[in-house]
Amino acid sequence: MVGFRVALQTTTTVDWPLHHEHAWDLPPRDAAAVQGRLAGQLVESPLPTSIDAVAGVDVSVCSGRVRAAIVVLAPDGSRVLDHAVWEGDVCYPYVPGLLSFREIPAVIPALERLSVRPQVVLCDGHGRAHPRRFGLACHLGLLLDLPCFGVAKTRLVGTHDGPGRLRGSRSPLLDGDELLGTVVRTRTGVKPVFVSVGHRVTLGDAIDLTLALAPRYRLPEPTRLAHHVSRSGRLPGPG
DNA sequence: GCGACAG
DNA sequence: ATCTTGTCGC
Repeated sequence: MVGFRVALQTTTTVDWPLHHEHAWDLPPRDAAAVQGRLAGQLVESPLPTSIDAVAGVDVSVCSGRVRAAIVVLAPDGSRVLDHAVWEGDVCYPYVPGLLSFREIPAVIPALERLSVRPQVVLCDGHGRAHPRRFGLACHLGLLLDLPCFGVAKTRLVGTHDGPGRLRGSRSPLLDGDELLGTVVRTRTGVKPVFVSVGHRVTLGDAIDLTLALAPRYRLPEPTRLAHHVSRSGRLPGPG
């Protein structure tokens, strides 16, 4: 009887120690100052060689309510390993450049409902491709001290040429000489996505993983599924 | 003053 | 993001 219990997955939730603390209800001026201070702590390094779970994060808003969704997949995107949702009141307005202050307070409680711990997190938004080089993916990655990067659907800052029409084509996202990220075509003939580093990952690894996780759709599976869950409340498909 | 502006 | 109908193409 004991041996049977031990063989099962006994973990019901994942513990998420936060690696820094600061107020979230800050006026825009102060929030921007926090971003500028934390940006100096970001680390750019290769992804771990052993990855068995990747997570996608997304947040949707409806009638003053915010719903955060996390979907955890196998590293090749083949299987859904876990998912979680958290809903609450909207407590911060949308301000370009301050998206993390609106979304992270909802993402954290959703993450705490997971029973599988991901080694990498994909965000629906930018990382370093941000006015102060501290987008949502940077903030979440640093807070969790976990590899994290952004895959955004539209540009926030920077300039770029149009990448080739074929899937896999890419073009640098620049601010003068500074490389902010890469515009990546995940589907032939379809509008590209904007990949940028968040924390503890290299741009090359982020691009490779993005393409590996987006074999069929424009958005990588983790983010695409998280988006579906945040809007509908459940995973797509039969069931 | 005017245009831009992740989700 | 959200508000909304039909439509073109694989």
